[in-house]
Amino acid sequence: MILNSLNPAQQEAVRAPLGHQLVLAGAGSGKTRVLTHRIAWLVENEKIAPSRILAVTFTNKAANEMRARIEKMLHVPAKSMWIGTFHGLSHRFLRAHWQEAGLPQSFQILDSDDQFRMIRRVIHALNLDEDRFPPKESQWFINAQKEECREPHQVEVRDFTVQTQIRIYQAYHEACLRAGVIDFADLLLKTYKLLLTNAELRAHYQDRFRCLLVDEFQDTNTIQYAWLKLFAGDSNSVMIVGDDDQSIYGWRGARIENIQRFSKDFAGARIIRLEQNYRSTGTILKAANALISQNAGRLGKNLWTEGKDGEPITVYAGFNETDEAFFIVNRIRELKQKSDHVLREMAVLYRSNAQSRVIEEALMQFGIPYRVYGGLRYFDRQEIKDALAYLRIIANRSDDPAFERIINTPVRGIGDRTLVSIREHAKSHALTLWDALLQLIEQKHFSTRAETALLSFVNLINTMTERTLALELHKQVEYVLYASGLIEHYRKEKGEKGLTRLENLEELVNAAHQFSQDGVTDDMPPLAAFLAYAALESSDEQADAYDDCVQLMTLHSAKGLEFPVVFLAGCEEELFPHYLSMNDPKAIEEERRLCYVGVTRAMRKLYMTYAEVRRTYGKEAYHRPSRFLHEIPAELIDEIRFRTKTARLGNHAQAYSSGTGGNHFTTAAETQNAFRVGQEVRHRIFGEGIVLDCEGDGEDMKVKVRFANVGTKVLIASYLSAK
DNA sequence: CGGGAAAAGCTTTTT
DNA sequence: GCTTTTCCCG
Repeated sequence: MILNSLNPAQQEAVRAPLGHQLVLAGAGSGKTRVLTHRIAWLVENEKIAPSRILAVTFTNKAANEMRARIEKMLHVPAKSMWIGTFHGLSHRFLRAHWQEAGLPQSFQILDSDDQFRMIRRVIHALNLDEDRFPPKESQWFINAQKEECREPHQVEVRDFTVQTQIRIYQAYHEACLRAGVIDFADLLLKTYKLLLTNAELRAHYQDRFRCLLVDEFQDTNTIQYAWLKLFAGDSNSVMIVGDDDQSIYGWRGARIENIQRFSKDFAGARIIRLEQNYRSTGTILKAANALISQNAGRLGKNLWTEGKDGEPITVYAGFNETDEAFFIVNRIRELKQKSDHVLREMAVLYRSNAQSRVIEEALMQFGIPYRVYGGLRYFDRQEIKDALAYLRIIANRSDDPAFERIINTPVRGIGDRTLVSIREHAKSHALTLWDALLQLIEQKHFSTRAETALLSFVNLINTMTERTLALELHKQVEYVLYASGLIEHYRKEKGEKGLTRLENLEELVNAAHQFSQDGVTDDMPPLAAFLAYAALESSDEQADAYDDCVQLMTLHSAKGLEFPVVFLAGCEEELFPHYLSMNDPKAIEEERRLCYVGVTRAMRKLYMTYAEVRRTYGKEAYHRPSRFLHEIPAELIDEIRFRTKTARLGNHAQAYSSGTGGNHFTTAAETQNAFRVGQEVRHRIFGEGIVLDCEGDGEDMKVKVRFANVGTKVLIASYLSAK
């Protein structure tokens, strides 16, 4: 096997003898290459059978990528290898051992939306006040308990509130059992519990998997750690790869301590550091190192590069968020025109989604194509979930969440009253909604009108099931779309929205077709396999990634990606670090790691921008520049200001004045005279308008202008000229 | 049952 | 302030 392309540290990790290893892989240090090479090495040099390797990642994307790379390296399909997410692998395990796990063979997976609805229903059924016990909180509580491996009876009762939450957890647990559905956390928990209690199975799997590898280990939570330990047993080799400095998911249960714990629990673990960075310039790495060195209790790591220092980091102090957005957009235009940068090489990163709007508007005004990552995913769309709910009911009549969803969608005259009586009957007789419905019909419980509607529903589902039995998967889906009336229903929905929905539904037929062609259904019935795929594989729409678009996303979704040019927007106290993290030193450290992630996304050029005034939740707020800006050595920064009087970065300002190339906007500001209300003005982009209001004076002046074509906007005086 | 008015959010997200 | 969800009534 050729390892020439790897540096000494990478080679050390790849060729390490069997046994435990902790690879601390800095940003851009070639961590994925090490993982894939390691697996290939195990197969080729250590003669480990592919079926005895277990590799875990956090996202499907990472898992698919890893599998593809390994297949390319080994020139054989890696089908027998267990490569996947914690959830995906747990699912595979539970499908194989559904009986031992006490699940129906046709068990379905609940996504968080289904889970939410189900919990809300449980809260109502317990006659609890939704305002005192919001379903969101219960959902959070239940998931947190499951992530700590605690079943309802194992939760410590601290006070009345917790006691009630436990009741909700218990009732939800029973409802899931009855409906034959399990949520995401259950996939892990049930796998863990089964392995823990069933010695025979445990022995089998511990004997099978000789080598276990985990990517992004800093993101593991308590149950994932326990899960891994159980699969690993005492005699197998475990390699974990991670970076404590990139742990940004503490808020959803990730335990950064798991990395430290690993060295204790897995005896003789060797630590290998990957610190050579192949992504960023020296300047960017120096900034990142300085920033993260402010955090306490790190395992310690210093990124370096053989490459050049490159350009300084540009810090821009915007007047307000619109000004900030225009700065970014102007720079994007310049880069596009003057250099060879294409738009897709530029990314705008921000702390929270709400920030994207202003930037999008600015991009739109200049006609620059862009793409916002992290919107509603395909399988989460309403119309898709409707269609899937029909398929779920076909596969499993007891799927209550699916039943609730489609009983009156499209509307077929089954009202809330009818539904409530079905729910009550189900609850008092411990039945599924479907069975309760059948019983009530038999008992002649309903009015003639309701009964007709209900009977036609029951017939519809039964007919669908019979008719689709022999059909191929995509034909099955197609049949259901029409027979359910969903196509007709969304055709009636007027406007763009309805059209998109129809397109999405048609796409579902294609998706099913594609799915069955790709094969790999793991001896599950195709429909069940497809439903599981829809629940577990969130399918990020990479389809149009080839379009040349500026990339917009949150810092969280940027993890793992890289861009030649990065704009890090909104570098202000209260926004970044976020005000909800301000009082907790641990949370501040996580924010800092988030900043570190953002900085290390940049390959050649990094811009960091902030606004002095920002409108949030309807209020205008003045914020100081982010502390993270101060934590980056001044000599790495070139600050651009639209005015010269005061330094933006407070006490550290003097050092910044040595920067080159700044002051782009000074000339305009200095020659600017004050505007007065009623004056006619001109803006380079917005055209002509009338001054409605002025605030402040001189170059600091905020001017409200009503433009002839684009409406009313507040701008800084320096962007305006008298007509 | 649909549409409009009122009210409720409002940090980060994968599975 | 703006957008999404819920609620209420014709």
